[in-house]
Amino acid sequence: MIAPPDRTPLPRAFFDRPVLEVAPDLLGRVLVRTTPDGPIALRLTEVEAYDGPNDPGSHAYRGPTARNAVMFGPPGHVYVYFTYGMWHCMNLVCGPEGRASGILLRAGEVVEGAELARKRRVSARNDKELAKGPARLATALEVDRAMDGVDACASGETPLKMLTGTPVPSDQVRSGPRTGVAGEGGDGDLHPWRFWVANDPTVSPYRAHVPRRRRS
DNA sequence: CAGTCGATTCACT
DNA sequence: GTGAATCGACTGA
Repeated sequence: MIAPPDRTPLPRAFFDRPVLEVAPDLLGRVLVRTTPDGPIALRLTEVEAYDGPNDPGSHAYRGPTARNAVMFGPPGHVYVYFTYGMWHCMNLVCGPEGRASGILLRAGEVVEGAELARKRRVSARNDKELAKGPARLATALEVDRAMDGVDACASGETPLKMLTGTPVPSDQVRSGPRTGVAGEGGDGDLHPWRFWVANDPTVSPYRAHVPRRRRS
């Protein structure tokens, strides 16, 4: 008999720590997206850390802009960006405030509201693929730029909330280079920024960064 | 102000 | 395994 996931909201202090400390601790936690049609809950299985202005791979590397402003704000808020002309990806901002670090939510297991997620993820061949990949995850949860800046630690009825869930024991946590990030995985790469749950079928496959060929 | 390319996914071969 | 889709943020002139 396995204990049910803890529905207690994560306090803001959880996110007000160094991003490399928060990221592995996020695995097994539950993100609840409350839509007009009902809730969708996701157990996080794969995340990636981005450490603000000190991290060339981060959107915050070159300082604040209109797009990344939320990253420079208080921890526990959601940063959503639009990419490749058609997808959204979501992050959780980590502290301390002003550090502009964040954690990209790359994959998870839908544990509630799968029927709602399937409506958005028509091309998913099975439920393991509903949130297998950062853009798929955002699509499954109906997250777009309208959700940018939402506080995932606020009390009351909110569109996004982080719950305690069931943290993954550290011996089940794996780490490695980030996926699809320029300059990642090379010689000078010292940090394992990406964390996932060992042997979890919802974790997305690793892909090295590929510079896109110029259009003719 | 034009050029470049992205923290990706999907359809095909 | 390869290439297309698609648009807006950012860069540098």
